[in-house]
Amino acid sequence: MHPLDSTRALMDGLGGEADVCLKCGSRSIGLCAPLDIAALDDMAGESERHTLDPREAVFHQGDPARYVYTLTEGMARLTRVLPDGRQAVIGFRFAGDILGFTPATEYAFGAEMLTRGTVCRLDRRRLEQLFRRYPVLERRFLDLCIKELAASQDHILALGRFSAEERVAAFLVSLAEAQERRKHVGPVFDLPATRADIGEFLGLTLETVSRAISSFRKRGWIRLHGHSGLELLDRQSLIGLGSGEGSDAA
Amino acid sequence: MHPLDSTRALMDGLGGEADVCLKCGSRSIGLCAPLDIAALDDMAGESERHTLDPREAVFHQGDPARYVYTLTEGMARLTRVLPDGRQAVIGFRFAGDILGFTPATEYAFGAEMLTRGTVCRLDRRRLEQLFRRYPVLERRFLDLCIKELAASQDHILALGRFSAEERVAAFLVSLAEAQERRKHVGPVFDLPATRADIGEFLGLTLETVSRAISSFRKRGWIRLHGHSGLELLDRQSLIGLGSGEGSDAA
DNA sequence: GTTAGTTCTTGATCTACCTCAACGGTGCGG
DNA sequence: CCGCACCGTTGAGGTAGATCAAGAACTAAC
Repeated sequence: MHPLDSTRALMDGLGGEADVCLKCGSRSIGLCAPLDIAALDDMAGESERHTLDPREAVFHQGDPARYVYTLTEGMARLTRVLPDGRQAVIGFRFAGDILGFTPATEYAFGAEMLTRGTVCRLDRRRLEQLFRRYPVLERRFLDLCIKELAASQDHILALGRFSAEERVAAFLVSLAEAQERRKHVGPVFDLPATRADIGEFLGLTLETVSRAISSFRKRGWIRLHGHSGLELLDRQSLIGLGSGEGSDAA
Repeated sequence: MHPLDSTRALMDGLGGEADVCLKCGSRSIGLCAPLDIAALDDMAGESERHTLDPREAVFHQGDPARYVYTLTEGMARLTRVLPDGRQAVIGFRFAGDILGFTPATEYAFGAEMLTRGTVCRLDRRRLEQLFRRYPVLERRFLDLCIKELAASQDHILALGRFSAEERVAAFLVSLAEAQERRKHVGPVFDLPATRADIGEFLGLTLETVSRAISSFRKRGWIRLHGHSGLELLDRQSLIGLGSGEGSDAA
């Protein structure tokens, strides 16, 4: 059972339009966190929920940026394609994260689901109206944006200065932490990204990612459960490797 | 003569506290762009200007984040140090850019000048008050933040997928464009960053940066004027190389 | 349970970039 | 104008990770 489903079950039986928002598992992390019930009612009236299959696109790079999405369930990757066809994964997004918020007229990157999941779609002009009605919402966007900026800078640091194994270790730990922030229980985490996805995110080939993961497994740091189950047996070692505490530590 | 000085000269003779802001070369790009004279007067009353030497720090990584700075003159680099002493340059900043805006209690990175320059320092709590008085200011921050996020993603793409020469070409072009946006005139751009600075930004060694620059010079794409003068002779070729149009173009 | 497709693993070889090293140019202080 | 320190350039050799290739494990559909 997906952890978000329990929240939804608990909330059943409430009335009103804000219902779907109160029941929304993203509320604790996402955009709507600071809103009261009247405001949620507004949001719910303006937004549409959609279910998406694995590998299905939420939007494509270059599409007119008409909507802003909240990922309410599942995991997605953000990709960017270069003129010559090379592709990079810019980041991964989880339940509660916002997708496609930009002041530009077109999306600068595409977003594709890695798992089955749902998104909450809101017209961009409506969002601007809601900003005027609920200033706290705009502040919320600013805070989220700065947090994302900090995460991007961490990633720049990793891409520029970390070895292959350091990057993979940092990725596995951050994946686990993202799931724990979303109330994940149990020792086994979801790893819906393929080796190729991870490689495109970390600036490595899928073979190098595979070798790093195998190496961690042989050292007893992790255990794999099929292709998409990950258990961290020695998280401290992974954190040590993945946070830049090289041998010549200061 | 620095291009910003001409603006300042033109504005001489105006009265009032906002004087220093109206005369400020950063106004067209920076934080204060959308403010009227009364609001500028507020800002001017709350902010302090400082002059800094080359290699002097604006603030250090880990310092309590008490102030927000606008870089009004000169060029700075943002650096981050890893526990083991490895260092990376997260980005470069120019006149009009904002430094050190974060919701966290400490700066996540340090900022050091590359040239002599000036900053405009504003207490963070004052800024929050100004947000309440001039909501347009908060929106300005959000837009700038999103723009910076887009730039970070470009950089992630470059670090993850670009070869050494592609990264250096992209850097040189973006440096020139940053100076042109700031009303730079003439064919020779400032290159105050050393090969080591550029290397730490691009995830390369200084030798590799030097080899790439030499290679461009030998191809007739650029000309160097001393250690800090850069002329782009064939910008199209640099743009082509630096924007991911590899040989197998789509 | 069988099969077919996808994803992962592991090995061998290659290469872009790093590392180490020496030298040359630039610009500042006397 | 001269000397010194710093920065940049160039070369030779090493290595982490890419590339190419084969086979094994997982997943899902029948």
